[in-house]
Amino acid sequence: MKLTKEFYSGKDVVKIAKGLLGKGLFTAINGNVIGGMIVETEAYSPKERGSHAYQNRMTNRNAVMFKEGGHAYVYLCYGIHNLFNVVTNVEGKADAVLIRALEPVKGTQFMKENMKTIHEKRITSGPGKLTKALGIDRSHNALKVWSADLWLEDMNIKLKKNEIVSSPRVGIDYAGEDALLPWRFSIKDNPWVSNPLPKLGKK
DNA sequence: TAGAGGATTGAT
DNA sequence: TCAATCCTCTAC
Repeated sequence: MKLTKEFYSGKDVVKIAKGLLGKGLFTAINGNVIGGMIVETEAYSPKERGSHAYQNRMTNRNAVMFKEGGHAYVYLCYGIHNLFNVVTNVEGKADAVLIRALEPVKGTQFMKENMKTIHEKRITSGPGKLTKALGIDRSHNALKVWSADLWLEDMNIKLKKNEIVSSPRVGIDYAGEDALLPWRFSIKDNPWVSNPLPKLGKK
């Protein structure tokens, strides 16, 4: 069953980031359904410097973040990688959850072809990789995440509290103290998590 | 309009 | 440890 607008609206972005663990992310490319279970997420809010929408700064790029919950925010990072976020909260509140890793469920063969690798554990273990494996690019930006070719799904998986690990987010050292917020969430011991042991001591 | 830098990855 | 690579934002 696809997740509906209510799932993304008016809740704390951190709660939604946790709630998305165990949910499914799927795309339909040329009639092939490909996707998997979300095993790693990060929360972003306008209150902290890690976010593109810090202090509610709106630009052409991040305008989608200010829309109501349930929009896809896809942007290009380092000139190479498309990163996929789900916008949450209500219109005007630029909260978003970055999807960082998936456990492949459907269309695994298709993903391997996209990634030109036979190593299943590597095809979706990172935010830039999973978008490539699923064929997500900026043409998906601003789509609703219950669209016909891009959607999130409730897989009826219930995670226990002790199966959810929180840690500091990755790759945002420039955010200063805000980089220390434990807003990265992953499923404990899942082999597809992008960085199994977060570099806590990393400067 | 030029210049700097980034929510990453994979090869060295 | 570092280059790839190009879009986006900021300053002039």
